[in-house]
Amino acid sequence: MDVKKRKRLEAAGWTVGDAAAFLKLSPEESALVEMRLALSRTLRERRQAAGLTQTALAKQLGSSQSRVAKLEGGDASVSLELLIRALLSVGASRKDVAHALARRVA
Amino acid sequence: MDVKKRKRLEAAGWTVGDAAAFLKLSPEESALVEMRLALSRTLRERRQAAGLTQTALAKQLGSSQSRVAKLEGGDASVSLELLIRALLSVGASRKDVAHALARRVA
DNA sequence: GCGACATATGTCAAGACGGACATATGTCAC
DNA sequence: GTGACATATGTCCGTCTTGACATATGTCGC
Repeated sequence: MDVKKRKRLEAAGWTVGDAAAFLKLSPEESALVEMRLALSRTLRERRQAAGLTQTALAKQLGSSQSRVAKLEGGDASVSLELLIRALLSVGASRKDVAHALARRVA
Repeated sequence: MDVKKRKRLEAAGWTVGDAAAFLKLSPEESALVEMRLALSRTLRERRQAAGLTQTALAKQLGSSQSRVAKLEGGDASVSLELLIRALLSVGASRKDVAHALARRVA
């Protein structure tokens, strides 16, 4: 978005910014949200690259299709822990997980 | 340990190897354990470098001294999630966390 | 010895997270 | 349209994680 348009919107009473700014998240909270997002995107990509359905991955993981959908969808009810387990179960190494974690998402 | 000694021990009925091998952990389980260990060590180092006591860090984190001790001690009752939150609260960035996660621990 | 402080360990009630299931939506080929 | 398949969303209930607290151990200086 260019500066001019933003100014116009702000003048009209809109707030412009990303989700973190909008929700007034602390830096730590933002980092957590970004990590979740980065991991869930990586998970979806790796799963698809492996030619697996959510159901198939769920089975490997010992979980259910619905939970995998939530993992990939960034649902608030899933922990970093499960995201990481899922990545490992699609063949990611510790290093791969680290990379995914730091991956740019904005 | 040199090979000769290992052979001797194994001949005597001992099993030689690291914790993962001993407990027969799957690669994914090992990776998780290593991540926990790597993060907890990094947490302790960063906390001490920051000149914080466990009690002080607990306060920042909104937790308790005993839980911080467990975090740093690699207690099985703590999640990766909390470990990461703790690291963020001692000033680590997303990238720092990623580094810590991949850090060698063996 | 004895306080003062930092850290470790154990327990527990309350809340968060998990798998399972039902159901909804979407997209194909036929 | 309909059947088959992949994914999304919502709820339930048992289990795991949590903060709080008590208590133990360790280490200083005095």
